[in-house]
Amino acid sequence: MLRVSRLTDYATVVMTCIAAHPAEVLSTAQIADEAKLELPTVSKLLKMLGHAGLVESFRGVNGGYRLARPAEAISLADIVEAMEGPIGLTECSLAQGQCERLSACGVSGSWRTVSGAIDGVLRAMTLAQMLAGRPMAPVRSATDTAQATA
Amino acid sequence: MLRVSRLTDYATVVMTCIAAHPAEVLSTAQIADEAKLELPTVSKLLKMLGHAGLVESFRGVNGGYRLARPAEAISLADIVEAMEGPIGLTECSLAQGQCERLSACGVSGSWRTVSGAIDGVLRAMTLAQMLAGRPMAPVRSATDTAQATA
DNA sequence: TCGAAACAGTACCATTTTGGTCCTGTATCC
DNA sequence: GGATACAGGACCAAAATGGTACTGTTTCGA
Repeated sequence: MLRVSRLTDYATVVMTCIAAHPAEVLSTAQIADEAKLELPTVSKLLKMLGHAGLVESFRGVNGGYRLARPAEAISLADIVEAMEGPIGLTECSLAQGQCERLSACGVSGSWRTVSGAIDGVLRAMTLAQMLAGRPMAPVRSATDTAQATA
Repeated sequence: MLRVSRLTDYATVVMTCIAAHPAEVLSTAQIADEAKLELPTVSKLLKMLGHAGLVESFRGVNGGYRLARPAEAISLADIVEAMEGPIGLTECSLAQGQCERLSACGVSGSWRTVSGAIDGVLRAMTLAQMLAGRPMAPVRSATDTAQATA
């Protein structure tokens, strides 16, 4: 179905919740409550998002999480990559050369092109836009990408 | 990693092989040999592609498969959909309304927008282009999509 | 008319990935 | 020094995936 994992989906919800309170440090419990997700799950998500440098963590009493940079500077691609690793539709989109079928198939180039285009789409959607809930206010020229079918 | 299943990847290879012989009816064995894939796997792929109406099948001796329509009229989106069902990045991109968290999250709209854009990218890549192995010769205006990151 | 070739359909199994939970450690604040 | 809250693992159950096998059914050709 060409979909992202459920955790990635959850991660966007969690990031949106955090972005909605730019000034505060929110505890995992608060975020879980607001996002209507299980606490251990949210904890796991936040750890991964922290490793990717998208959120800052504070330990101890009154600790919690906060966006590491403004919502305008975080893209959907950042979140997807944090959760699923580098974006590439096929195995050989990333590590080319180690597919013994390469000579026979010849489709790897096309897949790489498509992967690049999709990366562009994901990169054009910012967390700020997702927070606003608006479809996709043009931010970069690359955004007119959407028309094709949408 | 946001990738398509391996079978989908294989399907593109198989389709490319068939497209390379537009006039002939190729047996599963021939295709498997040319694509360097296992025969039962190719058989499974072809059945799915047949159900989706992308290839025509002929039974009996000298039977086999052939493209159901010209390579220019088959897009990567067609192949992906044949293998993985409707394109949508998240569960609620397709069936909205049945997510009890919808009120809380508010990101579904953004995901739907992005899914649409990706669908456009996939639809802009035709089998003919994949066969040619060229990155993405402009065919429709929507094609300049690729730049963003590629 | 019969047998071989080749697709159709289905069922099955092993492996991997995914999603989710729990436990222990460590830092911070009061 | 104790309570709060994140860090970092390990761990497990369930589902999806990929691959295989078996049994029809159709068609051609001798």
